[in-house]
Amino acid sequence: MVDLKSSPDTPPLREEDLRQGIELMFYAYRDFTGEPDAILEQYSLGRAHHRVIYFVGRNPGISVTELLDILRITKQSLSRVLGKLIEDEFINQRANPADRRRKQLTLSDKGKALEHALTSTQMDRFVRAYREAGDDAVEGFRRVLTSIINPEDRARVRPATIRRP
Amino acid sequence: MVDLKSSPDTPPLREEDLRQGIELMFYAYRDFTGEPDAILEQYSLGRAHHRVIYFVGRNPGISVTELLDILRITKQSLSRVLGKLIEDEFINQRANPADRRRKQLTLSDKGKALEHALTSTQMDRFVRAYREAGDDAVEGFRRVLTSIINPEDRARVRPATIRRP
DNA sequence: ATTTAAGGTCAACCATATTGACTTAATTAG
DNA sequence: CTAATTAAGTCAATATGGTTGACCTTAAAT
Repeated sequence: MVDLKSSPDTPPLREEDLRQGIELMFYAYRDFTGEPDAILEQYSLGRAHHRVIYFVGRNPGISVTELLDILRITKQSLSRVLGKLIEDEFINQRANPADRRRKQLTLSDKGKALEHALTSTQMDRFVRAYREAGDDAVEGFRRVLTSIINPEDRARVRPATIRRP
Repeated sequence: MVDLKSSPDTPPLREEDLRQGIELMFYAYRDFTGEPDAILEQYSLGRAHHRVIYFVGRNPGISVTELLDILRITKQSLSRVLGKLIEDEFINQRANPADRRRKQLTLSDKGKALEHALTSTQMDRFVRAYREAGDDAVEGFRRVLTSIINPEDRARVRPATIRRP
């Protein structure tokens, strides 16, 4: 259970504060994905394709298994999405020379261009938000959101530069 | 375009920082919805039902149109989800006496219990995260995430108590 | 009395996910 | 060398949650 009680000295964690967190997550995630979704529609792609394009762009040469581990979906589900991206030549695959069972996935130039178009809208949103909120707020945002992530997955998020060492 | 340049005095907004924001959103949202999803499965409900239960609980007496405006889905899509929740008696409806076309949606006791079970897991996650990150971080988290939301929707998120007046 | 608004419903469709069973090819362990 | 394991792919069936479009009823507003 959550502590809903007040106390005069320590500011309590009230239900209202916690619900605000929940609602911020809902609305922010909805708007955060809205612009990319609109772009994707023009290519007959969906949000699932965006996630694949993003993480392949972020981790060039990633294998299918590693991608599955990030996305937490089934192989069959990834297969349809990845298959279309390869067919449409957004993504290239080549065998890993060290282990030819593994396929190394990379973005083609076309894929890089789409990745940039999609990610730009989200980066622009963060640029505006970080400017509005200020540097200290950015550090707080990172700390809270990192703690929201399950501990075993926190290391997946690359640490940002310490802004004021 | 995003400013990727460095400068010696003002810490620049680097691409890496912005991508970290994007990835924090992805992983945090995924884990944030994971526990409720597991509970919902026991009731043969999905995430869509959770959203309806949450916002009806948060806004007792809300109308269908208002709910559609929050969720940004079609009436037909809401209808299936809401219909099941009414049939399973998680949600009650009664006509608004002032305008009998409008239905006022409220949670039944059963609905309140499920809402609590679902929301508790998310509130617990925020309690832990807020404790780990500290009060100042919480304020920063709120500021950044509020700025991520489209301006016209920011007022939907109830303002939290100022913690240190 | 007509128009508008809130709500509901039917049908078809699509995207994204699931489980389960099975195959192929390549590497690793015995 | 053989057997087991791993990476990847495939086929099939199913579920969820979304979409568009057409149409209807009831109640309120003009």
